[in-house]
Amino acid sequence: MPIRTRFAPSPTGLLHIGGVRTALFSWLYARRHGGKFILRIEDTDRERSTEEATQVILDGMQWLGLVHDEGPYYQTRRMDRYREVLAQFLAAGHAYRCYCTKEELEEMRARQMAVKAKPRYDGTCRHRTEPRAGVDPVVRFKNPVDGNVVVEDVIHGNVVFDNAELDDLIIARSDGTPTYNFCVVVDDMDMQVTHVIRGDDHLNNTPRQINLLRALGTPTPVYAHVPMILGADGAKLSKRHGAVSVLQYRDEGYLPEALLNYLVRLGWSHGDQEVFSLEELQQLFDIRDVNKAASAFNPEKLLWLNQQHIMRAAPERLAEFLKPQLAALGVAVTDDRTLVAAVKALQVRAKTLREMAQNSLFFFRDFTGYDEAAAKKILTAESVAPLRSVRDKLSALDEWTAAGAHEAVNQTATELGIGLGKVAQPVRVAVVGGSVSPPIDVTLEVLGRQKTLARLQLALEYAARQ
RNA sequence: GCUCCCAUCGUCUAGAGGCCUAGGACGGAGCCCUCUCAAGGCUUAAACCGGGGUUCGAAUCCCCGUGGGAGCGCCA
Repeated sequence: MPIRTRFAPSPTGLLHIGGVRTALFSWLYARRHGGKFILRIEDTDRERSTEEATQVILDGMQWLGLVHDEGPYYQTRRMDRYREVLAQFLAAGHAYRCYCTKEELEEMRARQMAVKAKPRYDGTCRHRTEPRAGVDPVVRFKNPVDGNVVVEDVIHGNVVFDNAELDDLIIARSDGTPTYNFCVVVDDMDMQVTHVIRGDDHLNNTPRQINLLRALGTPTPVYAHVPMILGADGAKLSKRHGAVSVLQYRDEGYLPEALLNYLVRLGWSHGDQEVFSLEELQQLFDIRDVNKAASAFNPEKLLWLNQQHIMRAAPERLAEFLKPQLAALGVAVTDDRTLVAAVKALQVRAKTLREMAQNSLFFFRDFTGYDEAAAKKILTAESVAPLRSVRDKLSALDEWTAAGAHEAVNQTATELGIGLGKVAQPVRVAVVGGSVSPPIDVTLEVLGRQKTLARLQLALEYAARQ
């Protein structure tokens, strides 16, 4: 039987890294086994579902490359099907109409809590035959009263639930609309989902769903309940760290493969390997190897992985990602060759694309002033001689290359009998405005003759005044 | 409260009874390389939640605590 997995988010909040990780696991598992990955939007809660959230899910999945093979299915478009199964349930005696009011249910819960019992429906309407006037009934599933349900979970092993702990859950509201657990079960059946991979906050729902599936007379899928992601402080994931739209990571300059690499390593490992390409993951990942314990989100490791992936990425591809980052800083790049050259120069020294954009600014536009500390320390009267020498040698260059620039700097140092730093640093501050940049020779090459010479001239004048 | 889940360095993890003097990675400290910043290399501090068993032997198996998490909704 072909493997079929699904990701079934509800568009009630933003797609964040917790959701992305379960999506990733489902996607990888399907890929690994040549199966299909289905996207299903669980939007039955019309009150809280939003267009915006749906769009974030779609855009986020696309940015990450977690492409679905089927869907997206929308539960709101499957209402007829749910009603059909609902009618079957009622007809077969698997479900019944319950006329208890919300107020009555609340009272019941309060009473149960008062005696330290687990709040649950007592089955009052189970055997009711007559409707109650003035009450629109809900539909409840007739859960087995005894015996137990064993969830065979590939991550947690067998988890046993007594049916006595479960109650008759509502599968349709008084307005006739179906509820979550019911829709999920019908969908998973109809879509022939073979592996349900989801957060372990759903583990407690699973026995109910299994009972529903049994009533439907359909086989149960394989379950894998993956542990949750905690915030960096070990508490619940919050806005402060990670519970933001995944698209924010894109905007902050993270590479999709870096985020995915980070998330897959939360609860999964392969020997001592830390950096994985998407191709490797598709070959190596197995849901069976995922840990049981929740793990804390560590932004610093994500940052490190992002840098690792930036170092390994194709410069041309990075250049495309860099454009919007530069645009956000007010720079519209038209010269792709220079952009790619800048990327290559900065590739090993940027943790994010945003940082790369910031550090490449001087290639594309003139800076307004020198970094104060750097200028004070480096563009001194002492720097006039080396700056002048480098400028002269550079202007005499026939071909503008890194090798030529290298020679100019080295020869200057030799001729003046000073260290390389005494030459390179003034030049650096002169052309970039601060004391940090890629190696000075490649910096000059990428910057080009015109800008280099002009900026050296300005620095020379500045230094002469010191 | 009840039910379920979980528990190795600060964090992510390796570890499926002897290979553990508990390994790797991020982060920290130090050194090397070096024109700056990175990258890279080397070194270093840092953990088996507690208590009972089982066993010749336990981080690994069992039980009990403790701590954390989830669920208990006409939310998903």
